[in-house]
Amino acid sequence: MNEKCCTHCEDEQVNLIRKHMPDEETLSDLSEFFKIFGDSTRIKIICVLFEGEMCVSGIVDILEMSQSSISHQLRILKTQRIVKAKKVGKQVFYTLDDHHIQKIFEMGLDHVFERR
Amino acid sequence: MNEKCCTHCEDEQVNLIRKHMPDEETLSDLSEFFKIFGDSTRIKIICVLFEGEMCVSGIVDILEMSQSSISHQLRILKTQRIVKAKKVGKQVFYTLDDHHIQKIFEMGLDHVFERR
DNA sequence: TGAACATATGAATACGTGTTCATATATAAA
DNA sequence: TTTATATATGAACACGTATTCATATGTTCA
Repeated sequence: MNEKCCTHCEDEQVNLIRKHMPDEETLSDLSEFFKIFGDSTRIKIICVLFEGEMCVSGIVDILEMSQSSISHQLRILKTQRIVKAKKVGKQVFYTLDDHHIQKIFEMGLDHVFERR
Repeated sequence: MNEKCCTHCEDEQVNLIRKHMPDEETLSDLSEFFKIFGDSTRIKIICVLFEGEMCVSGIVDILEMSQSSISHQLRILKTQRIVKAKKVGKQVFYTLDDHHIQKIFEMGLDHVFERR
């Protein structure tokens, strides 16, 4: 490690801040969680599901994207437990499975609009 | 477009949901915003800055990462107006520049802890 | 049973991005 | 002015990931 470069960088301060931080694994999980919202296809799917449950072909129609692409992204969202799947006959209906999402989404929108 | 596949996928419903959704550009901005939190180095830097302003070498010391890597990520955070830079002599002090971040961060943590 | 339909999935590809390395810039100290 | 220090930055590289294409799976209906 370097020598102290300033009052903020003294070893005591460094150790204190390290102590205040969530552990490595938590921060890694956190970035994995946010990574989900870092793709516009997934954002759009989530946005559709804010309106209620929807089958795969419905999402495909609304977003005008390939069925395969939507399906791959739904798998990711399901794995991360952001959405839930319910099979009805040939169809699979998806719904949101996380109550934080709406609020996180809204705050993101606030940020985006403020910066215009 | 496909024929209707279910009550949820009728054209009227499709159009209604499309109308409710933010426009393409907004959703793209939104995913760009969340992408920032989708990297654990940036998450860590933000976490350090929750404690207050900090110079680059301070962040380097705390996170035990290369100066170049931190500097590159700080540039991204600055471009996205997540952090602000203040030059004092040879040093550059960074602070958070967005009041949404803390709450978004907390909600992300809630999610992470609930899923354990 | 066979045809049509809805969804899922593996492989290939193309693209984006984080880190490293080398080096530039800028400021302070000698 | 030279030297040391703090930070920034371009290029190269390695790695991850979103989409497409082809195809598999599973379900309904004739």
